[in-house]
Amino acid sequence: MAEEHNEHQLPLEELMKIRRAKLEDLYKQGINPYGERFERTHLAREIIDHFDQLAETETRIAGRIMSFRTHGKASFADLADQSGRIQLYIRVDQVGEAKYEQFCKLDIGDVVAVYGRIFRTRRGEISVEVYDFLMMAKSLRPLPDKWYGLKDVEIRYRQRYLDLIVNPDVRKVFETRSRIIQALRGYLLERGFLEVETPMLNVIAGGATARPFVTYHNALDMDLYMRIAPELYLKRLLVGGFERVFEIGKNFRNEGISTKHNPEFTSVEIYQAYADASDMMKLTEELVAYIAQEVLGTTEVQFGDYTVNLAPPWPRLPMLEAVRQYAGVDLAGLSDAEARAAAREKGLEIDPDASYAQVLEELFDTYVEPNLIQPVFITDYPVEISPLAKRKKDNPQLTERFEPFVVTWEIGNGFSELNDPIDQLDRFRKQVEKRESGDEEAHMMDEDFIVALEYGMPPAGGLGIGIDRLVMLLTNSRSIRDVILFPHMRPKG
RNA sequence: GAGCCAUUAGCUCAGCUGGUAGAGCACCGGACUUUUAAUCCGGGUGUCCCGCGUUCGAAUCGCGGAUGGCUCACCA
Repeated sequence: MAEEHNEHQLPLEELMKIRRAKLEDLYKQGINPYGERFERTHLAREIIDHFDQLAETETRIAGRIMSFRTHGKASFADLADQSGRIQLYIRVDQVGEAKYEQFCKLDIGDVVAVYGRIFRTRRGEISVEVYDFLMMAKSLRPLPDKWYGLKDVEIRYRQRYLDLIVNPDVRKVFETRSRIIQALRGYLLERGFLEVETPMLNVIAGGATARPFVTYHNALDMDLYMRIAPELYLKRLLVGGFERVFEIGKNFRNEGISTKHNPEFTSVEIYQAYADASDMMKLTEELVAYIAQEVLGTTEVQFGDYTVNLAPPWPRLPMLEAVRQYAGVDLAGLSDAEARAAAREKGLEIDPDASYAQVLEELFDTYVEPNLIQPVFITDYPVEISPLAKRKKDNPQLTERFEPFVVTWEIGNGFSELNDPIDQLDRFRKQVEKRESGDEEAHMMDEDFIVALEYGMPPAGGLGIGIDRLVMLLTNSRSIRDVILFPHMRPKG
């Protein structure tokens, strides 16, 4: 049975067996294949960038072997560290037969530390001639193809480390993501905003219209929700006297997965006391333009076939006006029934008891959204779908709310925060009614939040930005999975 | 949740109207002291995603399933 198994070995098993044999050899030679602390003097990039000063000097570098070109008594290899790649050169008459042979027995994927001399080859390639090297980690599995890289998206996401090793562009996206968040944080701190953290485990999942994940606390013997937004906690902080706060963090929504949706995603929410929606629009356009400038060096962004200019100011377009322009339907002053009729006339399928606001949303999604390429603020959302936003002074059916759109996506949401506890309570009650009639996404009653408002919350502007989508926009990424290191995947059956 | 498509060597991919599986890289052996997708000589290492069926015969056709991708629905 066992013998038969050996005869019909899988290629992968055979490749791994060879590497394990090399591992055993290293131990036999008294070499630890899994090394320790090593003090580097340079990264690959530094050597290449400062070759003029570094030529013929000694260096200590470390990284992963990415390829080999052996030539008998002298050989080449490429070494990759976090900064990039550099070529290694080794000669038997420099290091001796034993060391040379040990080098030639390295595998692609092995992590090594090198003592050597910086020089340029005859063909002009900046290289390090190896004087000595140490094993840092023996690699026991073969890496994906060095030329074609790794394309299987399932492996790319499930084993992101492989994707990062062999696909350099992927690394760049995540470096850019980090710089975007750094620029965002820097911009806000600079303007006196305080960075805070609020609970991810919520007794009530509030602050957004979404289905939450439910989890369970053993000691308390109760269900808890993963937060769907930090909004209601951040506004409690406004009550507490923090007048400018922001939080960067994960939200969790128990909804479908798509190229634009991951069950956990990162947002920034920003609150500024004594400001309103128009202040937050200014903040939005300036913040996004600043990030683009810092990270890309320009506010002109290429996304697919589009060139988008993020420089402020962005136009403001009321939702009703947008629907009039793009759908050719004027819903102003219509009743629910009239609105439904108008939408049906356009050929939309409309639920018989859809409200005016639902019809408006439907028309907007179908006819307006696909046209919003250049950045624009859609404003004046109906109160029915904006339960946390202040009403417009001249029209209580609408709110001082806006959503920034770019390349057809909604990248954020902001408004003048409702600070009237009585109106807020009323809005919660309406949401609870929806919930009880089966709308699992409707808001829950948050009495503690009402209590907080009853103490008095200063009027404030609030803003949320979906960071993943912002990163997609600024890295020309088509799928949210390309900007999240470990996107959600179904467990392997 | 629905529709369409995909799954073949470690990786990237061929494989015709059904005849029993191939290439490049990687890997193994050999040559080569400045190469760079090194080159040259030799070696194919496989549960063709899984199961059932049709058939003399299935990677190929049918049905069911798994996983993934895209589109739609919901949302940020």
